[in-house]
Amino acid sequence: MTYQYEFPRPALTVDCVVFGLDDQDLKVLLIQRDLEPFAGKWALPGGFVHEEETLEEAARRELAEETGLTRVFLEQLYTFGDPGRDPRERVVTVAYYALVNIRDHKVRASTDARNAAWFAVTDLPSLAFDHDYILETARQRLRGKLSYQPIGFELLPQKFTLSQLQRLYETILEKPLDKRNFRRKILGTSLLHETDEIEQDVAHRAARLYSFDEAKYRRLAKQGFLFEI
Amino acid sequence: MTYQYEFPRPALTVDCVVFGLDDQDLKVLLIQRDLEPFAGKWALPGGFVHEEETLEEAARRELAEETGLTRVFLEQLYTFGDPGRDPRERVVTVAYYALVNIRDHKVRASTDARNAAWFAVTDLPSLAFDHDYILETARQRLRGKLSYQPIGFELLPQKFTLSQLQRLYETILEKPLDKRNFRRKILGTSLLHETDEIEQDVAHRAARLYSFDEAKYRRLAKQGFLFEI
DNA sequence: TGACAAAGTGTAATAATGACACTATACTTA
DNA sequence: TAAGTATAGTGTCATTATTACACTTTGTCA
Repeated sequence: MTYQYEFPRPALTVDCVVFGLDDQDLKVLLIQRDLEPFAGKWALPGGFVHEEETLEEAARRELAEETGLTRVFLEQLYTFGDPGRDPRERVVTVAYYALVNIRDHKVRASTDARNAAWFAVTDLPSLAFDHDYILETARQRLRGKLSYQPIGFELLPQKFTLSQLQRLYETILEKPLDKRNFRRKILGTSLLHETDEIEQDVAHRAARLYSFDEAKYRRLAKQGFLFEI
Repeated sequence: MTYQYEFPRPALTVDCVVFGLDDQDLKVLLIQRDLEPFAGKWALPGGFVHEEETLEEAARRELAEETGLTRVFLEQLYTFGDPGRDPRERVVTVAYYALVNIRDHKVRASTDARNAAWFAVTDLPSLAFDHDYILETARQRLRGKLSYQPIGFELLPQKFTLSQLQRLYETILEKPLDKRNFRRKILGTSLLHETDEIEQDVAHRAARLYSFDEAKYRRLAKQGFLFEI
């Protein structure tokens, strides 16, 4: 069976830039292509949009199929559609970016037997299609967004230390921050809840653990407040 | 001749939210549909993406064809693709928003004989498809963007008074601003060039005209500075 | 028990913001 | 031609936010 149209139609795909954080680096999840074009090259997870799903549903489905990730923070990034970005035919892709906590979200060997692996954003292979460009766009968006919306928490475990949070900001913004000023600012938002737990198994004084008060954030966000670091 | 594909493909369109400013209001340019569905209803200008053009080129072409506008500030907004947003079949649309100066850019009667008209955003008719929602998304983006990027100048004539600029900010941000604080802030960016001209034909003291120093803005933007009102 | 590694804490100088009201200028009209 | 009117243009002070900066505390490990 085939589908016929009066005018040519570009194919429509979604691609996901999945950011994760380990102790050192901001990382991105890539999959290795097994088919031409670009067979063997690393690429963003993604695929065709099905007939009866929203664009976001398509992104979540592809992410689950190719990497096993579910229930992640996901937001539309930008739509890339230059003719020629795919050598076979015209393909327009709606790119999303996702933030996940690497520890909680184990990436399983992909269902369709493709390799999936985390790469530090500072040490990326060259990617298939225009995925380098999409990835760079996502990094910029993340940097911009982090400065005025508390999205970074998605990258950390549910309970985290202030030092971890500061490292996250420093990693994404690519600049060092003053410890005391950072703490004053971030605690000043009163979006953090101080738990009565401390870090375990560290070879030095253990830090207090905090959690992000998402309910409070949503309440404040509704009233149109501004968060800024 | 028809085009055949193995899987169904959504149609791909672009739509433009064109903002303009007159003395009183923020306005949006709409066109009246002459075909079903929604014949007679007002809608955003837009149309199908052709085979050999980029998405932005498609948006500019449609804008020119339907409204006569060319050389406007144009930026991608968001991609809307829920199944069912078009009652006929699946249509995914990449929305753009444009900023134009109403006086300089005369909207001509559209080539395909459809009505085109400016509507105050505070007094809009109900629109075809999900265009109300797209328009609301564009308003939010404009509000957000205006606060930290000097895009407002696109809406004014090349030379303008500080009061006009302040009215623009007040209109878009939907809140009054203090005259002296506004002037201090905006002049403090040193992105305005004080011309040696003044307003003409006003029934009161004439204000000095300023122009936006775009070259300087681009220089600063490259160095990653932040503009904020 | 001493060395270590990171946690945790305060202050003072400077800069940015917000609130606030009058004078100057140019045209209009009586 | 003087009074009226409509908008332009201007400065200060109190408050708040930001920046720069260094030592003590706590727990682990050798």
